[in-house]
Amino acid sequence: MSWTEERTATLKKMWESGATASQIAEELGGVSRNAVIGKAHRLGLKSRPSPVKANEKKKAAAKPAAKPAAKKPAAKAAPKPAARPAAPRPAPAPSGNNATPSQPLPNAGKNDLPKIVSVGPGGFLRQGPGDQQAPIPPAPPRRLVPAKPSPEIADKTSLLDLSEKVCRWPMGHPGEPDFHFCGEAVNPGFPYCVEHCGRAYQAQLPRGARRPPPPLPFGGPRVR
DNA sequence: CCCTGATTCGC
DNA sequence: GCGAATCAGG
Repeated sequence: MSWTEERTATLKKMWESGATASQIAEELGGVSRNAVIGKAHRLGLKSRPSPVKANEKKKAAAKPAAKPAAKKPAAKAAPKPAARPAAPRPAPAPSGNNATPSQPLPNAGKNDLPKIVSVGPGGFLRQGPGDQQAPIPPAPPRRLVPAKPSPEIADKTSLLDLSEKVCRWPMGHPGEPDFHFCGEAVNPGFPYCVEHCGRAYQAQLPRGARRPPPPLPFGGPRVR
């Protein structure tokens, strides 16, 4: 699997959105977590809340010269059976990872959470309706798009077309050739259009009068 | 153990 | 440029 414009853009978008390398790798498929991280670094984007690099001490005089290299050569003799043959079909498992629809109800109590930005199976962004990514004032009119992956979705809203102005509601399932996003004009202040806001933000009805089928994006677990 | 990202280095 | 192996912290 090679790093096409599409895949690189997806990586970039997801990485900047706070998705973990694992999630990105899973979404892209055919690449390992390491590949994603490596590529991310090569792209220049980096760091973000990294659990490891949390410590940033200034040890200018601590160990300036000590730089032992060569670490792997010996381990070749007894390699671990860690096989990562790259699954062609990631098959989004609803049980394990992937963004759980953490129903961001606008009026569901005080939302003290600093940022609710999770990435769904399609790489779409979930976020509380309140915080609409403040920055990004300069929205240069993107006349030319990097080239669509296929003519099937040429006129549909792809991951790359997502902005704060279009509805991010996923249409279809990730991985499908025609997977895309709603793309309608958003309900101002929300990540979705008016129609999909109605789907995303269900009013909490009194007990007993609940609507049984909570329509979630992707229509629930994939049946295959 | 699991997870995370960072880094190295052979390819 | 790529990514497995490895490292290192949570």
